Amino acid sequence: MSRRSYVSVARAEAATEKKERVIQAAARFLREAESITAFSLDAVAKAADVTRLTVYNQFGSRRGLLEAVFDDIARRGRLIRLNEAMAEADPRKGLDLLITIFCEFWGSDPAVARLHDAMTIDPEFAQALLERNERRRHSIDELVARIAGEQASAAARRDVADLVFALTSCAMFRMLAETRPVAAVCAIITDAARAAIARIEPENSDGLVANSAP
Amino acid sequence: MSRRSYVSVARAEAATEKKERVIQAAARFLREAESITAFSLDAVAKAADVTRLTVYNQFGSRRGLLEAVFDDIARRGRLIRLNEAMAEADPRKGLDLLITIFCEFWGSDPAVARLHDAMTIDPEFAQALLERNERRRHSIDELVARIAGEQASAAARRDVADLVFALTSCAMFRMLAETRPVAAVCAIITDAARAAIARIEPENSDGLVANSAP
DNA sequence: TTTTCACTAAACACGCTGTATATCTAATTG
DNA sequence: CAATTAGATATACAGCGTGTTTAGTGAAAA
Repeated sequence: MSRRSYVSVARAEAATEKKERVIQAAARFLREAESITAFSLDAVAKAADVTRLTVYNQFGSRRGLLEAVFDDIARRGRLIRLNEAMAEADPRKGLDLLITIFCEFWGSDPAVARLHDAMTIDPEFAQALLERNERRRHSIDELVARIAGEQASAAARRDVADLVFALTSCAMFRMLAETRPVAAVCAIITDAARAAIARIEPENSDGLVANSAP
Repeated sequence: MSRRSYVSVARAEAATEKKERVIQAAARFLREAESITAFSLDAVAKAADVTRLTVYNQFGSRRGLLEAVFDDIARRGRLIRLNEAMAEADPRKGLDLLITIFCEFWGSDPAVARLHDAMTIDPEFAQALLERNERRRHSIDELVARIAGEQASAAARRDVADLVFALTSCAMFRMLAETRPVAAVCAIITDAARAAIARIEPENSDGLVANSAP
């Protein structure tokens, strides 16, 4: 009841060290597991030489741990370069760079794919990852807006932005990356995205690319 | 031990009728569930007014039931039109039709999305669905081969075929279908696929679409 | 010396899959 | 008609997972 103040440096450091150990163990587990089902807190805790309850104390839940792992991977994923892409004078070059950045990110750690899988079994975790994709979403919207000519309708711009968003998604990357290196996937997606934006560019608005209307 | 012969028509009919009822209940459940996690044999059995054990007797396992549901949806999905698409004299028109067919199929039943989700938690079920996608794979390969000009390298053809395969996937459809009707999704994917195959068409092989090389 | 924090240990409730055993029922067969 | 049979049922169990509770431990900080 006396609530004496207590600020421990040593214990806090030990705690964050242990927390980091759990995150790394979880990432390793995700990398090696063939299915997200195999990812259990019991196994992770054992691998990190920690009690399962400690994981709960540190991360709150299974979802909390997964989010922490994703954020850890994202931190190393050189996503900061997005600023570079947005600062590019030519928005076409900016889009090219954005595509490269995300291809390299999706391919940077096999655990990313498993985390992506976790979205399908946990709606709240899916929401969390969706929010972390908002920056990609906005960046693409902005680049498309900067590229688009006057004649391009709002609907056309939205269609192009959505297509580019889908092309630069983790799901798309995984489908193409099964049989080829990251650079090759990046080239394919870049070509597809360029073809898409060609339709709303001011220069060649007159059907350089075939229109779907019969 | 006497093994007297016993061929019951009425009982067999009642069994298949019950089996159908279970499949429909499972499909309804998948449609309404917000996550594949909510799909439990217990709930399905209860909804179908059947014991959980009956489900096991009929389908062997959870996976077996899911496969049965998918096959049931596929049967109604007018995928037979694929023959029509492949019989088309102009392979470009064939590809357009293929895209339409699959867009309509992916959009035909919300349960399809949930079944797609089930792939991520059950590797063996994923394998089963992958095999069911082989026909799409081969059809696209053939159409691309028929469209491709002499000058197109094998690698370029493979890249285009893989891209079209990814564009016509369930995952791609779902990403684009969140905010627009099926027909609009179909138009976007058709445009993207046309732009992709333009690169290997015999007529305009000289960079009508920008190349990714700097 | 006492308080405080992070961690541990051991259990619990709950839900899921998959399997085993015994029983019931109604159609079929001799 | 009476024995047989396939299918369904009722009930229980083992195993594994999440998430919570309760009590206890060890060491840094006050």
